[in-house]
Amino acid sequence: MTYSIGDVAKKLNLTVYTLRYYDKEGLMPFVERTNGGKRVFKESDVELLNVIECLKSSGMPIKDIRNFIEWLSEGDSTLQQRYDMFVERKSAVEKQMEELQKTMDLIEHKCWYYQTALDAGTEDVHKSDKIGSGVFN
Amino acid sequence: MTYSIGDVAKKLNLTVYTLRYYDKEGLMPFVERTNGGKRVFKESDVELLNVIECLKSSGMPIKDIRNFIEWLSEGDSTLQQRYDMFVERKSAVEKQMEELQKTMDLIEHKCWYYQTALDAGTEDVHKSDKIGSGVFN
DNA sequence: TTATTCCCTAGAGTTGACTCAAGGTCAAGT
DNA sequence: ACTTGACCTTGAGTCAACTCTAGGGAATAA
Repeated sequence: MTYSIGDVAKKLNLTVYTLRYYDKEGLMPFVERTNGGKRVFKESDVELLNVIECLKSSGMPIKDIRNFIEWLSEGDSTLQQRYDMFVERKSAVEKQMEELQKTMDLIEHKCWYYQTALDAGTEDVHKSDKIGSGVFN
Repeated sequence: MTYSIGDVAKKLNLTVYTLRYYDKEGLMPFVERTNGGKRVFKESDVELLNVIECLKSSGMPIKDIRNFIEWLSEGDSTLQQRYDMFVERKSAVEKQMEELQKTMDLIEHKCWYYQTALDAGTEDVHKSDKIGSGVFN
């Protein structure tokens, strides 16, 4: 089973523009073409695009993702680099998770803050907090 | 206690350029000035900048953050909007957490994949996986 | 056979969020 | 007095990651 660029765009929720851009940036050296020059995506190409999306979500810029793609072409001699890269990505994502949890903590506090203000009809119910410990702001 | 723009930049790990940019974009209407025109940040300004950073981390664009800042100036009449905004942010962050967990799952799988490949000295140990269920790829 | 709907390339334009350069003010130290 | 360093404004520049336009090709449905 193969896919057109439009099929893949739908599957991965990207635009065809984005996919062509990725190709231009060297992220899709394994995608073959028809006689007429149309891209033909194999299952393995879609899987690799999934990994690319994963690396992007981990905060990796496209330039760095291209290095990884190049390592793939170089075979077993780059196994160590690729391993190291994923280990490094893992700790980057762990850090992001911590940050996101802090963000969540503050947002949940604000939900409570505005819920109680709405109940009271005015934000003034929190006025005294500003003199207090600061914990409840 | 008050702070100069440089103090605040250090405190929040931003550049003074960024802070001036935020000001230009309308995120800092409450910051006062000296006779000479220098910005003077109060504790409450720093706290608001913390909330701004939190909203940014939640994926909110600066334009939308400005709306929130405007609501602050409008007092109790915008309590509902502000509450709704934080509730919406909360679900946005929940979604991000889920996405990040999926990213982590794939990255951890890749760590395992490359660890075993390194142990074997070749990626070929995973060759059969491609014919299998796909679970171990 | 003609219209529609994909697909293609090269290259220009857009967006968001900074980031900096130029030219100037002001207060503190020497 | 003068130099240093931190501050100011306006406006231009940068960067990543798209996003689109123009101009064209091929296949397929009416």
